[in-house]
Amino acid sequence: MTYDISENHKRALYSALRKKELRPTKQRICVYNIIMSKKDHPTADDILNRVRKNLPTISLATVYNCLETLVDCELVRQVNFDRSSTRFCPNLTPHAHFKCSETGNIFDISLDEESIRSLKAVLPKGYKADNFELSFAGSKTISSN
Amino acid sequence: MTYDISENHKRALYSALRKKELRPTKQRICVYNIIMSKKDHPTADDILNRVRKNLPTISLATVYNCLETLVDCELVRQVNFDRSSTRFCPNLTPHAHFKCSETGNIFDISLDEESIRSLKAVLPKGYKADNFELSFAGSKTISSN
DNA sequence: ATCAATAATTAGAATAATTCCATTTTACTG
DNA sequence: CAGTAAAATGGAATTATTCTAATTATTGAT
Repeated sequence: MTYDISENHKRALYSALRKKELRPTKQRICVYNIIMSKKDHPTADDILNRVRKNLPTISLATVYNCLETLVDCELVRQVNFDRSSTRFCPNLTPHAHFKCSETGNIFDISLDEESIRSLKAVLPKGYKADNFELSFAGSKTISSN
Repeated sequence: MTYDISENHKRALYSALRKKELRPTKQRICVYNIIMSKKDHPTADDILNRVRKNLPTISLATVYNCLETLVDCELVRQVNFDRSSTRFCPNLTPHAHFKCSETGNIFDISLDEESIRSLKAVLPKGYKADNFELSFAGSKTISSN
């Protein structure tokens, strides 16, 4: 059973854009594909460099524009660590992040239903959260990934 | 039973500075007092404005320097929301933050031992966290504080 | 108290990430 | 394929923060 995973991505992209009456330009398609094709946490600048392999003349402003669009469409997520440059994340499932202080690498930490429930349970009555961010910093003893 | 809370702060400041062989300058003392005297989450610029009531000639660079020192000494904490300017927090107990999308106000959410334990439990084997940040964004229906 | 040594403050320049702006190019509709 | 609205582009502008070099303050020893 082999299927083209990027066909699914393409469908998701087109339908999300159509919903907001936005156009599937080659820049948006390319930025989206680049993010989906590697499960890491690139900055806008990383993305610019990767995208330029296919679209050598794309500008940084356009990369920022595309990223904003993709985030608005909930096709990719934004991650911020302190005030270092924003990173973008293809993982749409609820998860936390772990930043290794030694290498700077960022890892996704998956969260099960139970964890998410206990997370949201810390909010007192009267607080309605639309979203949350949980991030850890520290060192990783086992180096996988 | 009345006591001078700022006497305690002063002691904490002096002893923390001495531990690192740093000098208790009037700028550091003033920045620290300003942060401790109001339980909110000011930016460096907010702090500059407040401190200038007492030290009219203090510079923004000095405010940044003082804040860095205070954070290093673990006398105040830094909070970041997305990429807006860093905020500083007098609350040293482990807690989460909630940002109201409507007003921009930031609220401390206290965490009991049990919550902290379940938070740290999301980390798989091999991850050692030195610290974590948990923040929520949403709306606050009951307006206290 | 005075002095030297060292640390801290200062103003302004420099930097980094991101956004804005005015113009050109592209995509959709008829 | 022509007209219109949206998007891309390059460069300037902005924001938060850090750096730099010169001045000033604090400390410890006389």
